[in-house]
Amino acid sequence: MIDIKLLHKDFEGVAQMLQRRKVDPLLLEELRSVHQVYKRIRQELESAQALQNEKSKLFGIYKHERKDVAALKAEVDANKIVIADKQELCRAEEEKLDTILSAIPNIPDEDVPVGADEEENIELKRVLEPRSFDFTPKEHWELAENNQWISFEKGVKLAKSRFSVMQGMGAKLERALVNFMLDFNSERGFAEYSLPVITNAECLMGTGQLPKFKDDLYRLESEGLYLIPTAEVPLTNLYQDEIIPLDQLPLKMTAFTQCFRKEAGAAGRDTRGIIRQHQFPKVELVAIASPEQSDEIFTEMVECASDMLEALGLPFRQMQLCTGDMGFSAARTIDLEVWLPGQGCYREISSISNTRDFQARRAKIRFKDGKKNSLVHTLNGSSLAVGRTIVAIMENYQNEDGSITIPEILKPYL
RNA sequence: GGAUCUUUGGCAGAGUUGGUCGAAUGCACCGGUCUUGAAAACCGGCGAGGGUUAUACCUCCCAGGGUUCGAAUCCCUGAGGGUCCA
Repeated sequence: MIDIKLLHKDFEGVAQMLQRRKVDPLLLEELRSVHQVYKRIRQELESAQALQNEKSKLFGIYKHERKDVAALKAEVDANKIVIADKQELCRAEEEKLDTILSAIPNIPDEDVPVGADEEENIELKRVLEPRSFDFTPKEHWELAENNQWISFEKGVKLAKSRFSVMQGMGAKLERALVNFMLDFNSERGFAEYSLPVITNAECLMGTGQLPKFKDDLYRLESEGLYLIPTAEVPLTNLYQDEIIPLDQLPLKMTAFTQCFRKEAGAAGRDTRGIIRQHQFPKVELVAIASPEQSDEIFTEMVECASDMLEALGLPFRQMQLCTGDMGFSAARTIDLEVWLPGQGCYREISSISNTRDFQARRAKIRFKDGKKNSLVHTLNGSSLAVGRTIVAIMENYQNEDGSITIPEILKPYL
């Protein structure tokens, strides 16, 4: 949620920055006027309430003095109706406000490149030279079937398309990777958690998945709860509605969870293999930081995920996302794209974002700095999607006979 | 699943014959005096959100509804926790 006070203070500036994200200035204009109406009605409501409080106190006094209260009661009864009216109006305006506010994405950082889509992302650097093959490298689904690491049919049999079953060495590799990643992150000061993969609507509101992206979420109808699309949701919401002493910041956390997405907008894309699944394992990084710390922590998180790829010997590049490709809550995002020789291209394997105070405002995560409370900055990043890491290992470590070499660094985990 | 009790500020814990209670007290915390420094002692401050230049003022005592001129206090529903019975 953006800062509505900032909108009043610097309308042109906010409108200009949000236009980079294709937010119609007319919507902001509407937001501003709805908020003004809301404030006006609320003031009227509050003065009616003040009157009511004042008169009600008189009752006690009158009674004590055995005075007649009939006139007072009539007055107060009339005012009661006014209050109820204003309250109704107020609620309606508030609802309008909320609807608009929850549709507006975060303001991008000043230096985020302006662009329409992923074509305009900027490559920051490449790490590790892709290996050259003296045979035609295969794609991961072919390797997966040859080695019987993954069964796509069994996944469909158990659930439906975009589900798969890891088996044998594939299953072991997945387990090894999870342990490797969690250890790696722990060593860098990220505290490990094991979390519910089902959360309530408040959590999803807090991190910005609801209400705008409800179509991509699995909902448990009978309970009114949701399967998480990423561990960012429960990790960030651990501190929902809390005030954290400044000396406890930054909070650095990591967790492994399964993630669940309907992939509503992705019909027909990546239908083969395990690049895009409805359920997928992921190790996540989340940090809660003061505004002063947040840039430094962001860099730390990018490095953490990058170094992990390097440790696994997987060539990758860092991409600074342009305004058109960033997620709803992000102010800045760097994606890590791993080289897939089978596909002959770089594919996203990690995405690290600083949401600044955008999530913190909704989730009410604050820190105490001396006397006053301020909003924290929240950051999140995949410390690699596990499934895609397996894909990358398969394709980069494949041999001519179709077998796959296990990266040295994972051997202790197998 | 049934019965019963319970849910208050960072924590502990008063307040439940409805009125001046956003809320005693203790601890924790912050500032000060004292001290070479620290501890102890003493003095002062100390819930959150909105609003205001700042006050005033409004809202919040698990959540949502209701009774009442007026509710932390009474009633209903739901959620969490405890105990007992199945």
